[in-house]
Amino acid sequence: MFSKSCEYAIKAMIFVAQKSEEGTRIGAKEIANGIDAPEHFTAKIMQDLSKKKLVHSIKGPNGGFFMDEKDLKTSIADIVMAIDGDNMYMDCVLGLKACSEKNPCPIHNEYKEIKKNLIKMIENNTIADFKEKLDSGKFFLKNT
Amino acid sequence: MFSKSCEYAIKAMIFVAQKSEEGTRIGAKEIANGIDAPEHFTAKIMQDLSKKKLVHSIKGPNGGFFMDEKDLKTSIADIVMAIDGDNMYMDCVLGLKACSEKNPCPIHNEYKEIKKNLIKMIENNTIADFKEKLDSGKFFLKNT
DNA sequence: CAATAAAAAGATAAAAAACTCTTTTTATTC
DNA sequence: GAATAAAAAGAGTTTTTTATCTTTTTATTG
Repeated sequence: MFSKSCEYAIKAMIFVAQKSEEGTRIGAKEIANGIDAPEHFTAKIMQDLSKKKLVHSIKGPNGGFFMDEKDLKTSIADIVMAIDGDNMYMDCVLGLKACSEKNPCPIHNEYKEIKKNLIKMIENNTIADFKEKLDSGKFFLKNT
Repeated sequence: MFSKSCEYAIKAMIFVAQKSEEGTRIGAKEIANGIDAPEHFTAKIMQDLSKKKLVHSIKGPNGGFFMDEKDLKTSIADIVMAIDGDNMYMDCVLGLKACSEKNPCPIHNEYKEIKKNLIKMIENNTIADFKEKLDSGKFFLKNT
């Protein structure tokens, strides 16, 4: 559904949210380990998220990534838009650019409702929601 | 959602179904044009679908691809399985191999129902269904 | 049976996505 | 203010996906 970069981005955001309590900063390496993603690749993605203001960062010793209250309100949709763009909103099952209500592909009507729900899913879930879930210990960001 | 190959495969199957009436065979080139896909790439995909018995083919002059009654009962799921494998069934939004009811990722529960509907969508729609739709003139396989 | 038209097979190329490595900049701390 | 630790930036590599080109096989038809 999403690119690997986007999957990592979502997981990284959740991980940072979970770990960043009062003034703590988390390094790219630690994030990569925490979400089972390649280190340097994760660093790149964090750079991106930081440039796009979805997460805060500070350089130098004791630096790293962290979130403020506002960052916690980021929705999955915000992250997806930042990394993968608006594919999810444009998407036609058969890849037709022009697919629409007026010009539907054969599966358009069957997909319509599902797509609505997918969009609802990414728009209505925030990093804060997921942080809570993880804290409960019943959800996971890694295999095993 | 699906790979380009798979999108082309679905469109090609629908196109062949629509064009193949009593004994007519459709060439790879004609298919490619009919669905707006690269010619040689389409040919490759048709080979694949043919090897996997989702469509019939005959070589030589007047040869080409065609479908019998049984082929028309092929579901989108059959095509997706043949080209992209079981990704759709295994898929976790965050890409976790181990994601499951017992070991859910934070978005597992929100995605569960949607995934069910996606699977229903590909399993319950057959080539024959789409052929009819196209015949009605209200649905399209190409942009414009 | 020769010419031909089509799929099948094989090999190669181009583009995109995923991933890695190196250097630079910035802030901290001793 | 030198040493250091971290992100930022830049450049490069590998793998996968998408696409193209060439040759071979098979069937048809004159």
